[in-house]
Amino acid sequence: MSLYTIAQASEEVELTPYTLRYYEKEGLLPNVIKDSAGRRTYHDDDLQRIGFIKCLKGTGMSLKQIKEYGDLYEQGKAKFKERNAMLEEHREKILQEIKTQKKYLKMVEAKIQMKI
Amino acid sequence: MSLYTIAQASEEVELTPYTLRYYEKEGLLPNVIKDSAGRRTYHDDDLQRIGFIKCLKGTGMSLKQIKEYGDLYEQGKAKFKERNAMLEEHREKILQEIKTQKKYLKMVEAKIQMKI
DNA sequence: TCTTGACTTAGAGTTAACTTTAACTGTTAG
DNA sequence: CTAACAGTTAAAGTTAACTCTAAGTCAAGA
Repeated sequence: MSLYTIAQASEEVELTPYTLRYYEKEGLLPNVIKDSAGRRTYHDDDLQRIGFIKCLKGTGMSLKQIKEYGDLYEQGKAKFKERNAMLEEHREKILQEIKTQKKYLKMVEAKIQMKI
Repeated sequence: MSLYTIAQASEEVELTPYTLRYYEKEGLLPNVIKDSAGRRTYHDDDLQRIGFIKCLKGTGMSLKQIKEYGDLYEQGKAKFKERNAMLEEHREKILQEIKTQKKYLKMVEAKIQMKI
């Protein structure tokens, strides 16, 4: 399949229809096409884009920054450098965050072992 | 040193005085002692507690849940089992989160490599 | 003594990210 | 034909976690 109603897309990407409309309103999903009755029809590339949005968001990027990234993406090759710089910076953030999580994991494990 | 004003404690734990007062109001810091002039004096064990709050919060536990944990902690040995069960469950959550972060890291790295 | 500065409180305001409501429209099954 | 249903919009409401304001207190230095 390659066309989805908002309900189907919602199921597929595990976000509510409310959230999908909200993301669109915020400019994170600029290319959602509507059918003759004005209903959104999500395509595979929309779902992929949403998947990447979830990735960025899940690693702590704000919707505002994700929009900035998406806006650069819209501008194609011209903004490739800027866009990739954002991703590389974000990559560092994720690496740092994984380190922090591991440190916190050790703290929790130590507390569990304390047995008091 | 083992006594801190709110400004010093704030510096030490990297949270604003506002946040420290807020945490206290929410019941996360039940034992903060005040001096004769009514000013908070933070002790080393307060700072340690704040450090663990930061750990739990930094790994995605809500302040509400952190308070629940703290309340069990206040009740000492009697609630040890319950308290440790919370931590073990949280430990699983952290492990899962680290996995997810690693997956997302790979996605970002793949996007960087795409060069388009 | 006066003023400065760091604290106090209760309560209001902010921000991000949804989430819901109300009123409406178009499609489909009976 | 009509009722139910799945969608639409703009705008209001919610939640968590702060963050700030206003009005006041207290101690220390000039």
